[in-house]
Amino acid sequence: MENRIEKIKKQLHSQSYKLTPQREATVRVLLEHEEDHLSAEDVYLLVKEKSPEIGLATVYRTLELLSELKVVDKINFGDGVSRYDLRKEGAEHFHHHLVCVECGSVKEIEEDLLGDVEKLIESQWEFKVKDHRLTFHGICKDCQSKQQDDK
Amino acid sequence: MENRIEKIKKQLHSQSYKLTPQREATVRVLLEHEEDHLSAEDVYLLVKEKSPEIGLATVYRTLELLSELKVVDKINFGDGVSRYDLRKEGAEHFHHHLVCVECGSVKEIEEDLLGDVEKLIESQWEFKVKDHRLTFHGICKDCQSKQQDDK
DNA sequence: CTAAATGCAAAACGTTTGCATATAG
DNA sequence: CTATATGCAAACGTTTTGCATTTAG
Repeated sequence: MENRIEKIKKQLHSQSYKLTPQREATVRVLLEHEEDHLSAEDVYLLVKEKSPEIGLATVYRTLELLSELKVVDKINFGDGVSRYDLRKEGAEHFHHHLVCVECGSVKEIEEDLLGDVEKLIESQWEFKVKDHRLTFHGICKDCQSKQQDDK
Repeated sequence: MENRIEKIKKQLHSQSYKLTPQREATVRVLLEHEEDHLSAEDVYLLVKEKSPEIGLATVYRTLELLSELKVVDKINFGDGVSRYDLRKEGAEHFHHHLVCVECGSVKEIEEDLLGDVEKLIESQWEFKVKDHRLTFHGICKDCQSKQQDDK
């Protein structure tokens, strides 16, 4: 934890950005909710619990900055809100998501399943892949068994 | 073309929706721009050329309806706008996209590249896949050669 | 004839911006 | 000390909504 903050601090300084208390507090919230997919508002409310002075605009600015630094990924699941997802340490690519259309739960998949597909894209379409977004929509394990019960 | 409109008409009627002139005009615009990724505003302006009385709200309502019927897919490439993409006839899954981070161009890929990956998801994560979204971010053929030239 | 759909304007929503003030480095 | 960052409120662009009116079936 302190480790990763230290690292982010260096990334910031290397581009003459400052690690302000607000930014640190924001990063801490993201680290504490690594599994979640928080909206800017969510982050704002959580940061506010410990640092009540922070403004929503600062949270937006911080999230955008972290996005540039590839510390977080900005995603959109189709509701009108952007969500921010911390990248795993050293992860080259964005991870995948399983979105349940019944209950709305979102599960993360770390494995990179697209190695072969990317090779195909690069050779067949001559497109140099930098990153990807992959989301499956379907029915999660829990909701599948719930549907069984209904019958 | 008339074919597909007829089909959509039946889909609408089967759920006691009406095929109004505005809806038909909207569908026609989508059919004429199958390769594009139009925003609601884009669609509105195009429909307006032929049916000037239409209102923006109607276009939004129509696009949402078509989305429910799985006639179009709503996508979001990260700019703050939703875009609407007609499904190919009989396509079970949403097609894929190659977004160029240099020039912003978007290319569609019809092939379903995810067959194996979906099988893996279903067996290993016990998640029943209904649909997917796959977008690659990278550098398109044209921008690659442009970068060569710069050197 | 009536439930469903429309157009319009107003409202709501998430997000961004301008600016005077504060502060990390 | 100064460039960078902040909080606030106002502005922004997209999308949704309420409502009186029209219309497809």
